Amino acid sequence: MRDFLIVTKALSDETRVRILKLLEPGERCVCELMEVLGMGQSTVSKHLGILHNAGLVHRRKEGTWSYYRLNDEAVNKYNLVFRELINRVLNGDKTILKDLKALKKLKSRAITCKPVSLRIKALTAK
Amino acid sequence: MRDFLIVTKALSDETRVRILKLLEPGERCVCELMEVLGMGQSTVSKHLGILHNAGLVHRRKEGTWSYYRLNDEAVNKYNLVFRELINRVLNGDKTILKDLKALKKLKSRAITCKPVSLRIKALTAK
DNA sequence: GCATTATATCACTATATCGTGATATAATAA
DNA sequence: TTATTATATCACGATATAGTGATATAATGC
Repeated sequence: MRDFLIVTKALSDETRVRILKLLEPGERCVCELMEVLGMGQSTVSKHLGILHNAGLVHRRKEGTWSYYRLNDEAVNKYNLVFRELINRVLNGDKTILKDLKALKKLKSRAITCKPVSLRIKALTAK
Repeated sequence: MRDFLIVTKALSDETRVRILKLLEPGERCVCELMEVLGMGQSTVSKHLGILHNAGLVHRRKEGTWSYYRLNDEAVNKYNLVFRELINRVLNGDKTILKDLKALKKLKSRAITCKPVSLRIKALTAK
């Protein structure tokens, strides 16, 4: 029950659903999500913490950056069930489509990120 | 997105999940759920309202009674998807098992419900 | 060393939600 | 009619949550 509620609570917020759909194409750092969502760094970081706690996203640290992606491993009874559900759902949603479009535009801007070593990694990663 | 969040918010509360699982065996009135949940009438009624608004339960009025059951019709894009998910899930959960056991004991007590005409219907219904 | 950067966490306010008791509604029972 | 019943809704207090700005952390770049 506990795990179930942690996951459903994580899914019951619009910002967090937007984040999950933004992560579908692949790994993102916090600053990219901030840009697309138009929200403060602490807000985005907090939401990612909640999603991470629910086992819905995976965090990878590299230098000062944190890269988040959808999690493929079962860390509780329900995270994978809901991860698959999310994938099937909301693909035609207005907000989600707009977010993904904004994300694509950002890709060309990854070059403005620092420091240089990571800047290059960010560009070559995908 | 709106519908998705209405449904996930409905699912992200322990009391409402307990109610959904209590309705799996069949139709129940508010007073039976109050008894099992050990909560006030207004509380249970409010939760049922939220579940109904999310399309997860169906309401049938008969006399002064309201009978609730799991909803099998699509009233929005997501209610059936999540209804099926709920069915598959939490069947071994401690709280849920205890609730279902308490519900069974109640059945023999349906006779204490009034008024008489409905009392009989409640007994013969299942 | 020091400045800068990206992120996490803390302290805070505004808002939402849970559970309750009281009231309103609507049907039955006398 | 009047009393009783089951439920829905309202008003309230307590708690939880979203978003923010400030601070803490930890790594990079000089």
